Amino acid sequence: MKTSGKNVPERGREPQRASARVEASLSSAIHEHMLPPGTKLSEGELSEIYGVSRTIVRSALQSLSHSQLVDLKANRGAFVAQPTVREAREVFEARALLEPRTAHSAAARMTPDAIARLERHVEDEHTALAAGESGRALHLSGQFHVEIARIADQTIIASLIEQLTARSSLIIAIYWRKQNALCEKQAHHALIDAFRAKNGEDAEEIMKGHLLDILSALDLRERPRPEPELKAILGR
Amino acid sequence: MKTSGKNVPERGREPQRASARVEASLSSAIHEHMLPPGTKLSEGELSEIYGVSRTIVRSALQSLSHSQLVDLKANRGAFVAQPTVREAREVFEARALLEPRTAHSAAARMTPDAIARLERHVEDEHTALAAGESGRALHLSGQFHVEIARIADQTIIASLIEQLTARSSLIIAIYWRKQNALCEKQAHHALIDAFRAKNGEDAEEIMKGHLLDILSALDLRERPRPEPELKAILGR
DNA sequence: TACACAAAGAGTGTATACAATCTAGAATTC
DNA sequence: GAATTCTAGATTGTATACACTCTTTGTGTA
Repeated sequence: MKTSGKNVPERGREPQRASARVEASLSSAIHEHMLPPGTKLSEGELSEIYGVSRTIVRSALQSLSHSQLVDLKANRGAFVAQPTVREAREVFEARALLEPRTAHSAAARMTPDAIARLERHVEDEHTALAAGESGRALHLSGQFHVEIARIADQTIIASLIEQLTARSSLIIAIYWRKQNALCEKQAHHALIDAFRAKNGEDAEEIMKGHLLDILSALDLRERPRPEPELKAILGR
Repeated sequence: MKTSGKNVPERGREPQRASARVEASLSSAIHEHMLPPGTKLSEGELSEIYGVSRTIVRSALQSLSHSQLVDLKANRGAFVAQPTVREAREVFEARALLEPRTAHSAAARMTPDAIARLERHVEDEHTALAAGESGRALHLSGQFHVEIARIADQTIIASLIEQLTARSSLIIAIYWRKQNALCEKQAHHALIDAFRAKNGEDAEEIMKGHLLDILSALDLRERPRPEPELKAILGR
């Protein structure tokens, strides 16, 4: 038999298992605001922490830079990304184009199973929030939006929204105005209600309003840039 | 003086110059259909061809896999991506959500300089087509769409569209029906006319129709999978 | 003859070593 | 005393070497 006892279960498709582990860990840490924006991510340090070689760390950092979560500067190293006010606005403009109509599509394809999955998402989010893990809650809240696109059977759009929600949660972690009460629960429940009724119009409108609510709950006036590129300007 | 003769010009921001070069070269080759979908991209071979180490090649391949241009399989290597019929549809659905309204925004912000840039794009595309470089023409045609998002002052959306057009040109290379006459020129000129008149409504409609035209010019019925995973099915 | 097993070969995954670049601190000069 | 240059340390960029996995081919047996 080919399937003798030696095969490790579910060691399937993803290339570079170790690198993916480091990437996931760093991604969590960034989203949960453990690593403040601008933090230097030294390759040597990380390789010691995770017990892997710098090769692996570099690979993970490169992936994260593609996700726009870290900023790679030539011969300088990797830094936790600092989304600007402008980027913050643009991310939500992009989401405003994609998500409402995707929610509309999702409503048409909604199944009891899909609704159950969405409800579990909200529940998990609530649990995380109650446990004080606001970073994790933020991440789950984003995944809720991704899940809607998946239900709409739009893999590509789902992956775009995944990128955007990842950046969003970083943006929220930086620019969120009121510390308490993520009013998300309200909107997410309203969305689920619309989905249950297969009411695409409502879902679309609720999603549109929901995104605007998040955007307006951000404090995007101040510019929290400590010193932009002082050296680059004065250095010449 | 700090600015003595030693500084190489424009050696600015991008990390890993060598890796970026390999990535660009491979990206071109894939877009221009030099490397057919499914082609194995062996690290050793590429490192010999480009005269760099496998480290660089790996880095480039990882980047390309993030752009969905190559498919990385664990312990198997890298292969030129083979977009499925379904992915093809989804890419154009995503573009349909993003581009028409972005064209609308662009019309409002249009300047003579921006129009000149768009016209040069079309011109370059025409030149490439006349020279028989249909792959390059395809790439330029995609860049035209990206440029519109840039003019609309939407960096994030522009980068999303860049991803989608990259995959689109791969899709077109595979599924395009009629070999000759990319009817793009027509639509692109019509778009420029609408932009010149700052007519957002028209631009939005033309873009919507343009994307539908491209989609309907694809032959998405046949499945050009030679042998998908013959072994995986028959091997057990 | 056909199937199963095994060994060799090829190719990817990872670690380490070396080279180039940048940063920071100390010494020297004006 | 301040500024600039030089030197040393640290960090990133790249190459190479080794380990592990998968594929393939050859051989033996039913």
